[in-house]
Amino acid sequence: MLDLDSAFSALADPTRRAILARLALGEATVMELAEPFEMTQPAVSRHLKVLEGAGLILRRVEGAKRPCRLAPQAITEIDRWLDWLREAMARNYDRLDGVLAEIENEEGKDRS
Amino acid sequence: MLDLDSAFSALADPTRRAILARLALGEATVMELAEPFEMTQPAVSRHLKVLEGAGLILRRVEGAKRPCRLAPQAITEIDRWLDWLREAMARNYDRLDGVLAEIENEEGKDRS
DNA sequence: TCCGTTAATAACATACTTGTTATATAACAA
DNA sequence: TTGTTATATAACAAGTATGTTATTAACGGA
Repeated sequence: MLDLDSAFSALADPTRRAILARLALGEATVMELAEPFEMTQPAVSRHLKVLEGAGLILRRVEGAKRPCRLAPQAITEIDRWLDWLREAMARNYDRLDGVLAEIENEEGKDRS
Repeated sequence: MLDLDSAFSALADPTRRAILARLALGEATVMELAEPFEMTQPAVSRHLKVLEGAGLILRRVEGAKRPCRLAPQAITEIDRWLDWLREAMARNYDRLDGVLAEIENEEGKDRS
């Protein structure tokens, strides 16, 4: 099961998003994933641990290597929360259409 | 402009997601948002600052109050990244269909 | 003007994150 | 067996997050 706290938290780091982007192209080992970053192997290993803990990647053992790949359904589950939020928002927007449009006009002059 | 680091980071906190969920139902003031939480007002104020900094909410001034509401487009922009990732994944999955299916069989026996 | 309400900020404690280096473990190859 | 490769873990430092209390500022009403 994927929990949103650790999933969003994992996605908050640019290195981890880059790792996911790389994995979207296919499996890769730790060293392969570490190579493009100016970062030591232990640091990458820990990012992978975070991603695995968040349910975003899966790993297998292949000799001394531990190839990683994306856990496709995780992304779907994150989307579910965003979808829900977006829909609640849309319903509310429909309902308050005029009010919000009016507020929209005041925008910008009161940003802190 | 919304940056993914701060957006995902903002979403990683359950209090902040609850605040967004509340705001999906319509505007609310700081006190209204703070009420359901066992947390002081300054703590909630800071969560709101994080959400605003991430571009997820907008605020206006209404006398002593500062009603908050969702910034609808922020969610959309987050989706864009997820969509991109999902599509890269899907393309790759199509390509490596057989290989991944085989890997799938080994799943579970090598989780650390 | 004086008071109560709404909200922000400052100062602080605690805990988490993320990187480093050094070291350990496991598999492979010679 | 011995060295090399692939990866994990431990210990530590520095920076960041998140909550608290105390205080301040701004507005609206009596």
